[in-house]
Amino acid sequence: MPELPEVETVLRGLGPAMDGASFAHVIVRRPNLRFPFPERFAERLSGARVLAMRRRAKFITVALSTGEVLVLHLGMSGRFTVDTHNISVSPGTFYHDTGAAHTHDHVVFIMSNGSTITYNDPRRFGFMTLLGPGEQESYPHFAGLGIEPLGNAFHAQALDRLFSGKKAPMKAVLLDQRVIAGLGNIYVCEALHRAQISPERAAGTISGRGARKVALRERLATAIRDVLTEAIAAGGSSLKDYAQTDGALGYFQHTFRVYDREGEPCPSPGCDGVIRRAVHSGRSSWWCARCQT
DNA sequence: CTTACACCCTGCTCGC
DNA sequence: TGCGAGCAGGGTGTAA
Repeated sequence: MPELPEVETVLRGLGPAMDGASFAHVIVRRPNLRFPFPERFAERLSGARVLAMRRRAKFITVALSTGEVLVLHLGMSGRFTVDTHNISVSPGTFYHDTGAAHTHDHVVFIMSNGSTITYNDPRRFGFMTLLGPGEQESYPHFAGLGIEPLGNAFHAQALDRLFSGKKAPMKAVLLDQRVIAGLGNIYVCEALHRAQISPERAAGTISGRGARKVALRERLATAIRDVLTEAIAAGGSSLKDYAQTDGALGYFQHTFRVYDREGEPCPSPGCDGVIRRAVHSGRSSWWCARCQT
């Protein structure tokens, strides 16, 4: 799930249930996810009203009436399930009465509007925390974040500066959250294929002057923006499904051109290459060595 | 400054 | 049918 488009989709899915509502009851079923929950996590949330919800890279931030900010990260396997069908059920009893708890349901938010929001995370690489006023700037997870790939400042010229002098391969640089914040393994593979750039190519080689380099940067910037935008659009269309009890996502994988497609023919028009797989920076890459150079 | 790798944790798939 | 190996969309910390 959780690369930028999935986080954006989750944010939009949570909005109707959370935004403007208060936390009526918070159930925390274990002391930690990836990191320990902050002190008195449930108590500090209880009664707080949600003023605004935003995405930053792969984080969701929830501004609260208490002045604190709830920070959510889904890690590898985190997911939220929203149930809005229980408005008449009194908070606090619903969850236990249904007996619907799944094995890795670690946190449950019961909102004042009757929505029940359940966080499930088998691998527990996700985390939640609360930041006080002014703590966002110094929060270590936010401090080093790179440029937002869907922001106005993201364009070919920005890539010129970001890649300048970098000897590391494109794959590693694009995955580095300190350079561009929000890309993950899937969309890096997909964007590189669309831009016909090899994941093994040194990032610095598309920086600098020259019509060819400028064209490559523009292709890559466009590819990144397009693949994220299309994925969000596809996720948005599945929001109705997402909001239902079994929040199975899985909308965009049918449109992957290379991800997890080892051995299949390259989908680029006119290319007769075959998708291959190799491990780069500890993560699998899929690409066409014929048209991606 | 790199880059590589182990690690966090559980579940699923695949080959034997 | 069972069982171990390998792999998974995240990020961090360490060592070289």
